Amino acid sequence: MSVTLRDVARLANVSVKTVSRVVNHQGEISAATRQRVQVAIEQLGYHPNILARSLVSRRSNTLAVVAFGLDYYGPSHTITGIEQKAEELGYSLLLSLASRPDDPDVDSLLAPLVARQVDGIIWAIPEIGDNRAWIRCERLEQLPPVVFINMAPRPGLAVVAIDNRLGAALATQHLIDLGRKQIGLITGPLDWWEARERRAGWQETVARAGLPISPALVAEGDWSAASGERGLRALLAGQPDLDAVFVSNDQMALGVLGAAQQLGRRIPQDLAVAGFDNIPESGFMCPPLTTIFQPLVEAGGVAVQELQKIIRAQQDEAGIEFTATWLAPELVVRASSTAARPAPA
Amino acid sequence: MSVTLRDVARLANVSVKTVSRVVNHQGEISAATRQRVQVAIEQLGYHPNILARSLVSRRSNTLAVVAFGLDYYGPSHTITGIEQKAEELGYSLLLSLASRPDDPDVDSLLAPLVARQVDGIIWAIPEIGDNRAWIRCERLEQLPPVVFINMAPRPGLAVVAIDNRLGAALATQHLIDLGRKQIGLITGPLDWWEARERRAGWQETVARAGLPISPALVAEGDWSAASGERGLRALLAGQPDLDAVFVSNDQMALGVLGAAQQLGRRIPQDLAVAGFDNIPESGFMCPPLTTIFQPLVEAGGVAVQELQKIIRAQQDEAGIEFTATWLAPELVVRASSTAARPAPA
DNA sequence: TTGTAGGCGTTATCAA
DNA sequence: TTGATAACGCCTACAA
Repeated sequence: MSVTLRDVARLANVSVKTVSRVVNHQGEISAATRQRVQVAIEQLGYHPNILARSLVSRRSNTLAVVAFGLDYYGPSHTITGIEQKAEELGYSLLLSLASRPDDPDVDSLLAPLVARQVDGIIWAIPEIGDNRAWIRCERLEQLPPVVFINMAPRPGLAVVAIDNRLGAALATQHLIDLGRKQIGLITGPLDWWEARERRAGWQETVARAGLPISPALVAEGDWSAASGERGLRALLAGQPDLDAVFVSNDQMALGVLGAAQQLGRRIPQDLAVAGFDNIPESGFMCPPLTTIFQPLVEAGGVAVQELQKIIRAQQDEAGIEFTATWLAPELVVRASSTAARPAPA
Repeated sequence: MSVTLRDVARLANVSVKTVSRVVNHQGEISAATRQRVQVAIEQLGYHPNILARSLVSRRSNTLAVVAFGLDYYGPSHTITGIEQKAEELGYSLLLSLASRPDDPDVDSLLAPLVARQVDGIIWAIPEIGDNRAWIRCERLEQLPPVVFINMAPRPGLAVVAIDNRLGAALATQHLIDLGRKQIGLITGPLDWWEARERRAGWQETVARAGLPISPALVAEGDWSAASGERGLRALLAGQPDLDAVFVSNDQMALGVLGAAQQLGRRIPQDLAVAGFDNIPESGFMCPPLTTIFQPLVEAGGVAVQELQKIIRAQQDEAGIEFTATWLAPELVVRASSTAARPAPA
């Protein structure tokens, strides 16, 4: 069925090893021999069997990514970045999705990856509750190198994270700079690390400006537009003089815009709104949404690069340095915090 | 470093093959022996090396998915469905993303997958222009079984597709049932098969209702919200009495809603709008968008099932039947085609 | 510059 | 019920 090195060798009348050398561009080969071999390869349609190669070389040139919620904006962009960089660096990518993020069955997620001898793993499940409890030294030692995306940095772990706190601070400071005094917050689910970070960025910034902070200024959402709607209603019920709100993602912000319209609050005149994510829809909401751009694709790429570093260091028996890499988000200003709503023509 | 069958065999004082039998639950083994072996496995922390297994068994238990635009709504949902079903059936999933959809370098996309001995491939790159030209019998014979997602069915190919034409017809008929007479269309890029199918569904339905069809009723977009905005402006310029428009995806529909507001057309009173996709945002646009739900996750799952069928048939040397599977989308009615805009409180 | 021998970790064939 | 031995396809010594 499949063509092997041996077949090529036989046809080219050389040894198996010679063909191997030609295929892998290693060692010195006479032009004539190389020519013969290459003709034979062409003729037979030979393709190396990577499985066999991996078995003996003990490297699969394969990375694995373990993620959750590929159907959401963040994960799909991160994984796009991971795939691009992996491909660029010559790795194949094994994709594994957890069915639940809060308490994934870590062992049955990891076992197939380890059994397939992946060279490294990117853990891209959001940090929720204590779903990081499985991370212990003894456990990690039994695994290939792991890089974690979007979790709280820990010594001894390689982490790549968006600076959510900074992003929230940028958005909040922008609202403050507009002269707003009662700055509300709609959070994500607070068992999510990212949601807590965004809250912290809001809180620090509001406090630094000497503006009030009270429970009535905070509502917890679940990332969905519906929860954003509910959140704004709750905030306005408890704090009728609210004049700005930082919403922890764009989907919830969309719900906020809808609720504001239903409640007769003009945006941005009565209420300035800033979101988080910069989803493609955000520029076309009514009004267009001020928000925070996250370099998610870049984060995925950086994670792969870090992973490769560790893999190489391990091969060279060099000392491995586990670092936390922070990536900075950026403010995108649109009409929901600045201009009046465009007048009907 | 790694624990092998041989290590276990030595410790349990049995042969390698016996351990293999225990691991794979095959053959008859005495309870005592099995016990001894299992203890040894536990003790050493043995895990089978799937690469080695695949090498000899000539099956990798791995599927590959080749896709484009994972950062968009459709692909990310389809792949979610593929991954779920693959995991359910015991396959690992290799993810490969094309950097461009129109003229992907098919060979360099496929080569690594074939070299990794994947058992099957799911081709999920949208059909654009003649980017299906590579599909020839001789080519396919050199590949493991392939299932194609969202392309025009062809004899001899396994295809799983959403019935885009039906979806467009559902939306268009809904607009007609509302009594609208001038039904416009904003298409996707017309070198996309899906875009043409949606146009065909609109056209057939409008024609069947005896309503007018003219070039002035059609504008071509590029799936983006910005192009939806431009599209509506163009339509209204050429057809001022337009009273309904079927927009070929929700992002463009979002642009249409914005443009309508700027142009002073009330939705749905002056202009009824229907989209396609049912993205999570669509229920929270102003007004909420009538649209078409596509069973994308299901499509991914069905593709994997079809692939498994073919793989099994091939192993059993049974006759392989290549079929086209159509999945039906559903109409989701919201305020953009029915109710008045909610009045400010 | 080229070839030979051995092994990577597993499964399959046959015989015991 | 169990075990020796030979593949699977490739690569790394070492030798020629």
